[in-house]
Formats: sequence, structure tokens, C-alpha cells
Amino acid sequence: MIDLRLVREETEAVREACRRKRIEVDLDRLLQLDQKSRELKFAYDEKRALQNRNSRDLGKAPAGEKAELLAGLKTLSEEVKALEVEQKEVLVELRKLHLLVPNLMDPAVPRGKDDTENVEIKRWGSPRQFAFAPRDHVDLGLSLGILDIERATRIAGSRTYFLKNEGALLELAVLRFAFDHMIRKGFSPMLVPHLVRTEAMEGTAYLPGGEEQAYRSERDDAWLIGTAEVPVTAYRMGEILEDSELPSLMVGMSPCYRREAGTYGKDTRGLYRIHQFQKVEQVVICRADVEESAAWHQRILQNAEEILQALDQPYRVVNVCDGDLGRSQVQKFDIETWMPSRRAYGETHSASRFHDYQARRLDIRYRDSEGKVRHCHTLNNTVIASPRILIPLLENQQQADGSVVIPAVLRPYLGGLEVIRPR
RNA sequence: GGAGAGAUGGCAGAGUGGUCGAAUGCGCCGCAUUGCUAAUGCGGUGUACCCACUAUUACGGGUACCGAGGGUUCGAAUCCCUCUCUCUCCGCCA
Repeated sequence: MIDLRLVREETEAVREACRRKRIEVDLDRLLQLDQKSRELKFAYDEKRALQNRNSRDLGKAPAGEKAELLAGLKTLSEEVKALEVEQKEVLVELRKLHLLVPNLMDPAVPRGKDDTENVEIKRWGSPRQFAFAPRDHVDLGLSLGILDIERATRIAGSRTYFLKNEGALLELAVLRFAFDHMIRKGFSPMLVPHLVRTEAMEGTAYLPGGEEQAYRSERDDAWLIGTAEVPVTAYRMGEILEDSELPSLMVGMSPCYRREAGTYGKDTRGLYRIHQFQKVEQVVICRADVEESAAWHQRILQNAEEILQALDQPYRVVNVCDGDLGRSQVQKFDIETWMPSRRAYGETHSASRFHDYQARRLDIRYRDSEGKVRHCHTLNNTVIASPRILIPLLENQQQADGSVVIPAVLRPYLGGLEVIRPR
């Protein structure tokens, strides 16, 4: 969440962020509640101090005076309690609104209504020109015997799939390759809880707002994660880190569950939009320094690009526009990989930076070199998400005979397999 | 799933209704002592918020926090309830 001081002191900037991100929050009400809560806090503290003093005196007062003191204290006690109740009510409503206030954006964030107006800032490689009619990943997957969507749908519903044989192994290979790449970069590998508490979802800013997108086990008050970002970022929740522990570099791998509510009829074919996938995710927790976190943003973007380059997949990077930015993000770069069947670049990676927005919600702080306690900055980016990445991988690597060439970097993870051939 | 025990400051560990933000030990920081190190002595050592003052973070006053939330009481780390977590035993199990 945003620093309330920003809302107080730079109200117009916050209002502007609401407008640009298309988020409606009653800032006036929020400011009013903020003011009210400080007044109540002051009144409460005063009264409470008096009560504490008098209560202490009562203990050592002579017996004759006790009755009188006690009577006064009883009414004081009532008043304190009333103030406490009022204060709590205000705080509850305040927090509710506070959680909805969007983060401010980097000046470099372009303006636009939705993802169609994201601004391309880089291209690597070029879409392959086929000398034959290329097939899409579903056809390829079926004929190679590595994918089964029809049976999955029968037993698990829409947007599900089986990966089989080399398909299953290919996914594991891609994940492990990505994981290893990040470990070489100094990130600590993490396998994480897939079911998390509301605090973790709220802390990473998926809640409130993302209720429809997440699976939930109501009777256990648990949510299935939509990304390892949630448990990995929340890992040090509530802690004060030492300056020497930063930056904290972590790479998590987990299955990801998404309900995809409201997307009926969209991307219905194949593996593009599905309820469950696996992802390797990089997370950085660094000092509260705008320059430093911006530099990390570039670094984690670069890390992901290295993966695609190693896999020889054409891609582009877009600077995500305000209308497509999330509530919590300062800036976001998406990487889109060329997908022949879509005749377009499709999103495969998403690199976000949050400043202290998540850290404030998760209450992750650090003691800086001067001993001052501050909230950290957090960032994250996809390293690889599968099976979506299998779409370009299969489609771009296909040959006229229907076989698919395995990129060289993955072969060691597949026992040296070079080509997947039709059965 | 059943039975029991527990959760206190960076750590260990006292405290069972008032002067307890909390003994003591360790750790850490400062000072003193000291050829160096060690040892010793003295002092300090949580976080958040509010108020006052001021060059807005130094100093001062106050409030809250002893797993979380609620209750009893003039007053709760201490008593009661709920929840979470940890440990032990039994059962079950990948």
C-alpha cells in the first residue's frame, strides 16, 4: 500500500494515478478518515495517560480515599473504552480504502487505454519465414504424442491439458534450465507453499481485487497461488532485515493456478490460457532506493531475455501503459515471444517493480546503514512459464516433416534428445 | 483425527493482577582500563504512532505492543474465551 503521507502531501499526484490506472478510490473520504484517526489517537492517548496515572495512584492510596478515586476511574474507564471503539471503527474503514489506493507510476510509463497501446521498446530476432504451412502447437503436440487436451477436458474441464512423453519431459527441461540459469546469477532457489493465507495474498496486492482470479479453499482460509511471487515475496513478511542481507535474490518455482474468470471465449484454443501451469519466478528485495530498484528492474528483465535468447526465440519488449498497469506497479515491462499460430507476439514474461508498495503491506523492513528502519523495495519477473512457452518453442522449432528440433541448451536436460518426431 | 504441554525483547530465560517495556545471562554498541588480543568495569542497546519544540527526523513528554483477536477489572505479560503456531504421546498416511 502507499505511504499515507504521500496521500496527504501529494494528493493530486495520487489522484492522477487513480485516473490513469482507472481505479476509483474515495481519496477525500480517506483523507477525512486519516484526519479523524489522528484526532482520536490524540484524545485516546491523553485520556489513557490520565487513567494510567490514576490507576497507579489507586494502588497506593490510603484506604479512606480509595472509594472516591475508584468512582472517578470507573467513568474514565468508560470514556477510554468508547474512544477505543470509535478509533477501531475508523481504522478498519481507513485500511479498507487504503488498500485500494494505487501506487504512483514512473514518469516513463506511457499513456494508453489497454494492452494494445503498450509501447514496444526492443525487438530481438525476427519471426521465422516458413517454406511450408506451419502447424500450430496443438496439432504438433497431438501428432508428436506429447499433448492431450480432449481427454483433459473430459476429466478436468475447460482450459486443462495433459503433457505426455517428451512433452512432459520438455516442460521439466525448460523449467530446470531456467531455474539453473537464475541460480548461476546468484538467486537462491526456492520451492514454496502453493496454498497461502490471506495475508500473503493481500500483502502482495493480489487481494483485494483478485478474488475472482484465484482459487480458494474457504474452509481452510487458504488460497491457491497464481504465482510463486506470492510466497517468495512474502517469505520475510513482518521481519526487519539487516542492511547486509540486501539485496535478497530469490528464484521460486511452483505451479500457478488461475480461474480465468471473465475470459470465456478468449484464447480458447491450445495452451495459451489455462487454469494451471508451472512457472519459475525471480524476486528481488532491495533497499528503498529508487535508482537501485530501477537498476534491478533492468537486470531481471535482462535475465529473462537471456533465457529466450538461449532458446533462440524471437521476442520483443514492451513498456506497459498506464491503462494496463496494475494497482501496485510503478512500472512494468512485458516480454512477448513470437507465436506463429497467433501471427503475433504473445506475452510470456512480465517484469514489475513496486517500490515499497508490497513491502509496506507485507511489513518487510530493513535497518539501513544509518540504523534507520525503512520498508524495502520489491520486484519480480517471470523467468519461464510453461506450457505457454511451449507454444513458441514447438511452433518456431517445427520442421516440414512435423518434427520439432530441441534447442541445444535443453538437450542436456533431455538425455541428449535432439528432435521430437511424430509417432 | 484424539490427548496433553507451551508461545515473553536479537537469543536464552524469569515474571502468575498494580510502581513491568519487562529481572538475569548471552550477544551487540559506546566509554574506561590495556604493548596487541583477551579479560574487567561503567553506560547504552526493540518497533510503531501521537504531542510539544525545532533546521521535519537530535533532545523532551505520552500511548500501544510479552503469538493474534476478544472479554473480566479502576488496572492484565499475569485471570477467562476464541484462533494461529510449536512440541510430546496415540492413531492414520504420501
